[in-house]
Amino acid sequence: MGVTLKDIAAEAGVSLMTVSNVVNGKQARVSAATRERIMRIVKDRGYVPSASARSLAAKSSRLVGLLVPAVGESSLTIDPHTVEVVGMLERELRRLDYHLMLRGISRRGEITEALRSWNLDGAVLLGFNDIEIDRLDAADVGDVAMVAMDSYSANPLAMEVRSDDFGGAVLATRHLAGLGHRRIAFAGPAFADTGVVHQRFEGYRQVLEEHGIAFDPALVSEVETTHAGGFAYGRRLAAERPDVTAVFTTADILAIGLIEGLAAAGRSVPRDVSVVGYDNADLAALVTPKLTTVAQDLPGKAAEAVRLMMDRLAGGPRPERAVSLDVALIERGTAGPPP
Amino acid sequence: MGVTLKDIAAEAGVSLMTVSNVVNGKQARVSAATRERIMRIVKDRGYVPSASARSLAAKSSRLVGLLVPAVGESSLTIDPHTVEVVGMLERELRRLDYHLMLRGISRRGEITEALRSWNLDGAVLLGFNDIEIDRLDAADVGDVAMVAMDSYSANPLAMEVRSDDFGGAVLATRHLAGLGHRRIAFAGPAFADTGVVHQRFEGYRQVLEEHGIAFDPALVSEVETTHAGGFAYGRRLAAERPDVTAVFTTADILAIGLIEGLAAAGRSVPRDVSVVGYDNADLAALVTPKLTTVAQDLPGKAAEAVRLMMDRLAGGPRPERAVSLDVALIERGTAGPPP
DNA sequence: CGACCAAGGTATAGCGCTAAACCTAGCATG
DNA sequence: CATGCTAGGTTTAGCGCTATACCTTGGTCG
Repeated sequence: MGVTLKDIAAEAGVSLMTVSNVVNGKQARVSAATRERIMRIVKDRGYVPSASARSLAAKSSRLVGLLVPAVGESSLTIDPHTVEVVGMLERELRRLDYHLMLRGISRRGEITEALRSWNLDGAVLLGFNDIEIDRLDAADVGDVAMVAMDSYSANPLAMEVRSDDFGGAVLATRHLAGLGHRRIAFAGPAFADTGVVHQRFEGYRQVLEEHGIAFDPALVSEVETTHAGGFAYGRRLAAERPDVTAVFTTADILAIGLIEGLAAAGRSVPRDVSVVGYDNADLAALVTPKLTTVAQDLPGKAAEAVRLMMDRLAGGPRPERAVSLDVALIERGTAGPPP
Repeated sequence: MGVTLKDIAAEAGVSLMTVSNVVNGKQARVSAATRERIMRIVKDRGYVPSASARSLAAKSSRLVGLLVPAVGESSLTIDPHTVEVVGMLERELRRLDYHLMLRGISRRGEITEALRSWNLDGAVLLGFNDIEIDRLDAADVGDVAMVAMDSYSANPLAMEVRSDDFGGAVLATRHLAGLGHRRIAFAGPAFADTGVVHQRFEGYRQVLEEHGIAFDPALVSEVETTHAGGFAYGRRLAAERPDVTAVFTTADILAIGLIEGLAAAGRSVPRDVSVVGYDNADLAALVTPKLTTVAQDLPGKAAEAVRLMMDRLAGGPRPERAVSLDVALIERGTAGPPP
């Protein structure tokens, strides 16, 4: 097959270990002259170390898993705005000479399988709900450095990187309240298992309180995070609660559906109803009117995930268990004063 | 670390090879009773084979690389509608017990490095231009099964999976011509290196000829595939060529920018100008008016890529070198009769 | 001047697995 | 009865690398 350490060693007239030391930059043991000579040959022959052999012989595989839920036989649930995170993760890791293995998880147990099979040094969990993170146990995880994105678990086995969801909701709701709205609805997916939504809800609630607005449970709706879900909700809202003048939603796509649903029922955004989305997805700036929304620091998220992981792998003092990144309100065209 | 074949062998009182044969389902060599017994122990102890050891000992790594250009130090260039392909690829491969390694490529040479380092069985090249595929040489590729997506190279070292770009352009342009348009513009990125755009251009040109419309080079514009690119182009078009009543573009995002650019110049779509996009991106159905566009069979693309790769890995007769999938015109609201 | 030590290596023993060759009993066959 | 064959294993020899212990040579020091 390819060129091996042995080949290089033979050509250089040194032992295999000397070549290994040079290739791995262990300066101490080799004279500068020998090092130069070996490096020459390495370049000339196009030597590429075998990662499997390394992984087998050393403790470390320099491999990080990107684990994503894959429901049943269906596809990976990477939502579009997550792609950016994936790209950033790959870049950061490659810079540090780590590699990324993309793996869909469809059964409990597959996580362990993935970790052990490839002897992963670390893993990033993307899109799992809190319960799944809670359930991770030491036998599954071993000493793999795990980072869960956007979870709110207390499981010490996984570190966590997320945006300040509470703060984002506060920003959004305060913006609406500040514009003079009093009847502000909240729309998002079921939040039994997802701390993200729960946090946003709490942020929403706190701002109501702050502004002396009575919390009305009827204004909180469980809506699927899809265009259709938002659309149906919009029609329903227009019909049942014409008094509502603003809605804070947990996703842009939902917000866009909502706006169309409202329009279908003859209510215009932002004239009759104000809407704030979440995520600042690409399409938020492309719809008409442009969506006011909460933006997360996606590159920051990826960078923090990698930092936490590397800190843990470095074996020094344990890094923070959880990091929360700031968010920002992007004011565009869907939130205005109440009619 | 984990449980190894040796541990299982000791516990079952058989040789390590017997366990290996059972685990790998080589029926012939083991009695049913022994097999059952070993399987029990394997389950009980939670044995997971070490992929690195396998990869080292066997020829095959059961690993497929997903290679994506990463310009300079910046992020991966996975465009949003490609994500679906990635997800599908992962699913198909996992079903066949292969795994996906995500790798950004920023320098020539990194491809070889990736292939050799992880001893990849196959690789999918996503987003490289034709020239880069052309340049692949036997020393780089070895006998890795390579599939390039959306390229038009003649390099026998890579198989190719793409949509019928020529046919898609024919569909789109014929639709516009059929509605009665005679001054139809073409807008897309530079196509010196990208067969995809070139094919679409040829399809466009053929339909003009078909309909006896003289080809006017001034109606072909090189426009960047971004919202801003489309917007600028829209303004320019409205100002310079008010006679143009229809535009075929090579990307939805470009089309959306274009529509807004036209609007900014006081020209309305589809009343004054008809626009057809390409890709049927998610946002195509979310903008107002909804975009008429050409849809590709994304799941099909992933499935074909995997099929070609597996056929080649199976070592039987060489599979086709290139596969072209059908596309469909999605008629929505941006193409109508000329004013 | 013998003990000690650092610099610059080498030799050995695996990591966990597979491919391939080899063994052995038990039976059928000519 | 020698021969062959099959089922059901076992043994051996690595794959390419790293960790670790070891060796040698020439100085340094009390």
